[in-house]
Amino acid sequence: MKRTHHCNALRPEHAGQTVTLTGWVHSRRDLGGVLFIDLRDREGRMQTVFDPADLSKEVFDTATKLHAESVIEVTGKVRQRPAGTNNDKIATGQVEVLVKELLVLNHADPLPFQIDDPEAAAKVNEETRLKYRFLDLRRPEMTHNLRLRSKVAIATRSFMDEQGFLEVETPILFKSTPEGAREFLVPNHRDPGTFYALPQSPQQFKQILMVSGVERYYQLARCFRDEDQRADRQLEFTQIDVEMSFIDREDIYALIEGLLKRVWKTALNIDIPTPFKRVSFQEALNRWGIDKPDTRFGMELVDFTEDFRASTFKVFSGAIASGGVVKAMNAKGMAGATQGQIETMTEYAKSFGAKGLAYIKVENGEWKSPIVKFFSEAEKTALKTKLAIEEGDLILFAADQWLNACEILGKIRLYCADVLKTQGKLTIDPKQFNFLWVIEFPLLGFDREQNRWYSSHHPFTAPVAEDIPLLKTDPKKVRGQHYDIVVNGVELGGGSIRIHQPDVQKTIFEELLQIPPDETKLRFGYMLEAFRYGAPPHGGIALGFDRLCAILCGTTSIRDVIAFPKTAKGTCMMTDSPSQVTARQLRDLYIEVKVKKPE
RNA sequence: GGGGGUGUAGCUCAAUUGGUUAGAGCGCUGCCCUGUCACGGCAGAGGUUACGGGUUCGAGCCCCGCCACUCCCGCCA
Repeated sequence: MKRTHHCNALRPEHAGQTVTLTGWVHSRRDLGGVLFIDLRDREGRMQTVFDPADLSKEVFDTATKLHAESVIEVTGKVRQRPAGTNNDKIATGQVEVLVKELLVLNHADPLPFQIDDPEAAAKVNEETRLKYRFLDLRRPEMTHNLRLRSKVAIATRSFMDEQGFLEVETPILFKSTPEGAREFLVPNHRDPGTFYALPQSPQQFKQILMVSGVERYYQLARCFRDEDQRADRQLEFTQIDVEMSFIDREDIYALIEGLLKRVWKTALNIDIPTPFKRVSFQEALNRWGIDKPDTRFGMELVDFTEDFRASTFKVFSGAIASGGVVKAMNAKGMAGATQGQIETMTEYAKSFGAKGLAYIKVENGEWKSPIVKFFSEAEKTALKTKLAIEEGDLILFAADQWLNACEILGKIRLYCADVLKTQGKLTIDPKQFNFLWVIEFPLLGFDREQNRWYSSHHPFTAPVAEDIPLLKTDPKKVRGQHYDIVVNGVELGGGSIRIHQPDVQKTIFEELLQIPPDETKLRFGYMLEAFRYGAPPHGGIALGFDRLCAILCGTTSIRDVIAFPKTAKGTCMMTDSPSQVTARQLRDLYIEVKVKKPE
């Protein structure tokens, strides 16, 4: 007998119908004479009633002994609940099923943790939840996340399809390309000593697909990076990977704005305004001290370099004299910061190489600060005006090289926002989504230790056309045609227009990155080869699908939107992977393990 | 690799300055209960205080080590 309805389906109009439901025993309330069992399936909950007057003793006794999460099938008549016993908390709360038949499909042992109470279940240690993930995923909150993720994937596919994109799968067994993230290697027994690598992203394949004439490619691509993890980073993750031919940056912006508009509408029924604001890398650092700014709150950075150029306060004027800047930030309402909080902020500053953190507490009409005595009246006036200083404010300074000074205050700005949020002085609407494009990143950074340039994105990123001459004269000033999409301080994705001119690519590889030609050939030969046979101008982007889902689900950890995530150390609590393999397996792969086995 | 946090009953947590037999709620077992919905009531079982050392008359608490989980830095072209 199959079920006739899901557990969310029944309403007063079904009264009188005989129905069959299947699902899990969500909770059991045994009142001695009458017994209630809330039955739960994927869709919802339904109260069933066992009345001994209407039932055989066997059925009633069986029901009495059911544990939570046992799997049952019940058949009975739908009826309206007696007056005054409706339950507004559930959708089916006006009706109940008077059970006639009960079939126990499977008994459940007592649970390692309770899942019937959402508040209690949400507090359970993540270690336990991950070990018993199959139980954790039964919780409606987690089911919601799985369902939303599925809906977002479908919305993405239908939108991309409408826009003329082909979904193309690319290999999981790929070639090792040792730049960037550490790779997972897969031994090849057919040729001992050779290895595949799992892709960090399908970057090279998607560019080659452009050479193949696909013109518009996308994929919900699994990617693998063997790096340390974070709340928003897993060893394996999913990207919405996109590449297009015969386009410029504007086409990418428009496409992704359309996609996100669709996704937000589908998932949250929210209309997000487009186009998104665009901010240059330089402006992002200048105003928010970070290349992925959270613009949902103020406390922007202000430049005081000119005001302190001739200051008698040598910490400031000295930094400026050696080519640095002085920046300040007004942490509104933080004058009451504790010594511990000031210390935390100082530690942030020190982690960037600063000697300390200068600050002013504005309390009781006074500027309390170890440094304010060095300031001239003009300097004080400048601070007061440009920072709009008021009673209760905390002013924080950074005097350093431009990037460092910005990043110090950027870090502190986020810390202050957290503190103010905890104190209830800063509230952010959970439905507010501030999207923006960060553009005009520097194409190259300079590695002092290795004394060479490195690609700040990846080596196929095209320079801004007008900056190409600077490649040979002033590489630092070259801007890349790279863009990041940021929402609420989260880097949702990034991409670039790619280089399709062989001579520019050659300059980047050989002159700037200083990769020897033979090595270039070894690593990227197939790609450069492909580019000799008619490569269209192209570019693309990749969005972090897990992060996207996490934002939509209102969680900061992507583990909450991945069915079976790994722990921070990369283990799976449920399957206990990774694990040792047999000597035979190793022998077949021609692998010798040099680490001593435990025990 | 480094720094912070956490670890006490199946789950969530308590345990005063280092001091009696380590407690509570939920869950579990048994009994009672005919309108509950996190049902209620009574009774009971359940502990290597993550693990290994040390200090002490005495350690859940202090010290050293170690493991796991977690957050962050490094790392993530």
